[in-house]
Amino acid sequence: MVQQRLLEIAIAEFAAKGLEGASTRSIASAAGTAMSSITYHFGGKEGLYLAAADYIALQMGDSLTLALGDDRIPEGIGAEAARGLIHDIIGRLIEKMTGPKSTSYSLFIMREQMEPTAAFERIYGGMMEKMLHVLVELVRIATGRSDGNTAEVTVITLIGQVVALRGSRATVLKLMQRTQLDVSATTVLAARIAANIDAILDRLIAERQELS
Amino acid sequence: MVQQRLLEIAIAEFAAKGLEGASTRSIASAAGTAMSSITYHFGGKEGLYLAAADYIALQMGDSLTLALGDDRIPEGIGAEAARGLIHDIIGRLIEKMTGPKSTSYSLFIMREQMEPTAAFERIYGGMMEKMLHVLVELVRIATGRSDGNTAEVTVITLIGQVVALRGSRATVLKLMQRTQLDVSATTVLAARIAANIDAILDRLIAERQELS
DNA sequence: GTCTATACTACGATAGAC
DNA sequence: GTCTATCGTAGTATAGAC
Repeated sequence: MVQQRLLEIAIAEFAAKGLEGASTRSIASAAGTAMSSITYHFGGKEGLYLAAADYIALQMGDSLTLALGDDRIPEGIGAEAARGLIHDIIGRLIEKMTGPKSTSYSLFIMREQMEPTAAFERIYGGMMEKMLHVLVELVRIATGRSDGNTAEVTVITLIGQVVALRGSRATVLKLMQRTQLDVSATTVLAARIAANIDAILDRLIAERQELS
Repeated sequence: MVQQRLLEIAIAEFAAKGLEGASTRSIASAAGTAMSSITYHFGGKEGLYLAAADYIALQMGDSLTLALGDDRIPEGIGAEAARGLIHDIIGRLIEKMTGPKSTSYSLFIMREQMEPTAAFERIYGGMMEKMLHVLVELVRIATGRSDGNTAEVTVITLIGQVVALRGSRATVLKLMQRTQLDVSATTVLAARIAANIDAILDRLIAERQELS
């Protein structure tokens, strides 16, 4: 399938060099076809970029929502169970962000985060939105905090720790004195983040009890 | 000063569109000069990019190391004082990352983090390295943890929360239901991050006592 | 030092052959 | 459907006028 090949190579190119930096010619040549194929199949560079975003949303969404089985939070779930689900989802996110397979996906999304285009809405609406709101609700259940936007802010700091693994990759490697994030390094980081999550949630609960 | 004007406009352009996306013609024209001035003063686009990196390292370094007065950690500092310094430095980092003035600087650095070029070494060596190692040492002092690379990993998760404010800006805005990060939103986020820092450091201390 | 003019390359889009 | 050929545009670099 030419379209499939074009899409996958395009994602890698867009992730590495950005929309402007990537060239349709080199993408097409890497896919073993002519540049005009992109025009034919996707309508042009812009269309290819948007199709890449949809493809990413699909791939990432599939594996992330697996944590819930369904996309819905189980009825009447307890604080402990909610905390467990938070760990599940964040754990999967870490795998996604550090896994070699989805390097391009993560970079593509990070670029869109920094300078959102129409592609961001597709990725956000297709996948992130669900995951984030599930996390917010789980934090509410796990901590009993519904004041202001405490839960939202907490989720931001939780995923921030994960996103940094990719977004500040160069600094992470320097600090860990590695040239790449191998399994052992990832394990250590994941364990620390998990411990941080518990520490943060516990603190939120303690704050709540002080408030009342 | 033509060079100064060129540099500042170049940083904004590079930050917004990346190295490939920015154009020397538009940078020069925005600076009210001819494109060949860039060749004359900086040797070309690449040289301008590296000069921009040096400029950023200088500007950011100046204000960040202010937290310490000197670049050195005071002799015989206690755990509580170390924790206070951690809060100081992270607080300044938040100001830097969210402040409107340094938007371009942050974006420029984030791009280099994702896809490091020669410019990254200049920024990292000139400013970040010192700050990060100071933070690692402060975490060691504040928690009494010198096992493995616990301190390094912790610092990664701490700054990750801050970096996300810029690196995942689009998602942060969606979750906070804002169109921009105003002072009130930043205040809430900064307070949460500060609380998280205490929670994480306390957890590290508790773990240490379990270990012994 | 700064600008104009020009050379050269690479890009994306498109038309047309097959 | 896929490729070749070509067009117009925009990029960087460079030489030379002032």
